Amino acid sequence: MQTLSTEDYLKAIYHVSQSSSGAVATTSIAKQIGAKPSSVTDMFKKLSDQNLVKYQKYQGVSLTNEGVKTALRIVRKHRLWESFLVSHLNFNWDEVHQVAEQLEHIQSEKLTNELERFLDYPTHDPHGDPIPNRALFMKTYSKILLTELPVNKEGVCIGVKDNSSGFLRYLDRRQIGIGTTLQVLHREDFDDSLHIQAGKSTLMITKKTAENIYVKP
Amino acid sequence: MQTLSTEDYLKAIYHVSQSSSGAVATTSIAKQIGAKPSSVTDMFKKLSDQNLVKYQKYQGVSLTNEGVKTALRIVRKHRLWESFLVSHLNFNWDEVHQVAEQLEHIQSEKLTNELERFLDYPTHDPHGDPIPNRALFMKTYSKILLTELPVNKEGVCIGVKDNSSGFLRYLDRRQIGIGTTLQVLHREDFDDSLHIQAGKSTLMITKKTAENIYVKP
DNA sequence: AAAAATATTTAGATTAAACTAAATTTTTAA
DNA sequence: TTAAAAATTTAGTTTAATCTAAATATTTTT
Repeated sequence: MQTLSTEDYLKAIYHVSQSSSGAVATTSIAKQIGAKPSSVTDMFKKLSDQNLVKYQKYQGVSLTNEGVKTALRIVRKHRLWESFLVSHLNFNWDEVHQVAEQLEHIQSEKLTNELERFLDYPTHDPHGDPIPNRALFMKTYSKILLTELPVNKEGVCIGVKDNSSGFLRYLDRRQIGIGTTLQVLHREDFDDSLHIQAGKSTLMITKKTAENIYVKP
Repeated sequence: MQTLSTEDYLKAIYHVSQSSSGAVATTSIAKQIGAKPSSVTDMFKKLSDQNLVKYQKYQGVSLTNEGVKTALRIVRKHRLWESFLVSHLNFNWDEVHQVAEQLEHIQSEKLTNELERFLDYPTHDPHGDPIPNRALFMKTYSKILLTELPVNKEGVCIGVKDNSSGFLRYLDRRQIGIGTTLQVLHREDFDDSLHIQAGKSTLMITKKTAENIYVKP
């Protein structure tokens, strides 16, 4: 049986490996988890003993098939709970993360599957991230960053890269959310800032903001 | 901040102190928690340092006001989650305990209060136990054991003393549940067994069964 | 290609929660 | 009211997850 902590590490390894190629480095997990690299090394060894990761000294880790499955089971629970909090318990999309971090560790297959049924088999969570189904399969539809959307072409916001509540609240203030229609009106060469149409209003956003918003063209 | 384990101990102390008078003995908690008495002593000291219990060597513990509050907050969460599992996630009343044991430790006041609102402020859980409200107050209406119900007087089943899934499934098979109308038709002097009317059917139950069923006359 | 910087691992210590075995206190019974 | 039994505590150990500091390996820069 897994302790909470090994689950946290597996999830972190999964997320880091999604947003970069090759093996996952000790330091990247240390940053993600908020632990010292030496603690991460210890855990890499433990996970390796359990055949959840492939580990070679000084070369980082990669998840085994079993490790991916375990990680996806946690991601599934995390995203289902986030969906529930927003759809039924009046949570805002910037408030759900911390609570879902706890709920994702609850062990009960029946609970997870019944929650999924109760929510009517959602495919995406409140941040636009796909929810693995019972077979741990998820549809990842093609998406591009707002920085890559050609000028004057319309797109729909379908997700965010940065899930921090600071960024999400900022988007709320700008009235940008999942489903908002976006269009780049002008790209400023000087500082890469963008003039955009967001729903009915026009506004200016920085490059940094734009590269944390996913759109479907 | 409390660890999971101190919460478990506080809840155990609360429950034991409800069903007996005076201080709570080390052994009774050891049995309840499934730990060795020496571990319980260690925890008693820790809880005492945090002013959650009053502890005197060899004399057991009693909860302080703060300790009672903390215990009631956990009981509140436990019973709200049990209610949710039964009312919305197709759990049977004998299946909820283990999962609620995990869910009761989730830390988020907003979650608890929103769950309560979502359930429309339930006053009792699926086993008939009262749910503390936001102010940690609960109505404990007067109830008697089925063994104390006078012969030929009608009563309604409003709870059970033994919450084990074995007993609950036994009651399911006998078609006895919360709300079932019960009436003692005959008390057998020889072995204290009871002939009862339960809803539309008559059946025989042992003394042991009867003294685990609460009724409202 | 050597030196410097960075990343990673090892060794040893710490903390919380448990344990066993032995010692002590309290309770029960003769 | 002692002796025996039961309950409780103490002392010392274990385990999992962390840490710091030192050692080692890898990568980058000159």
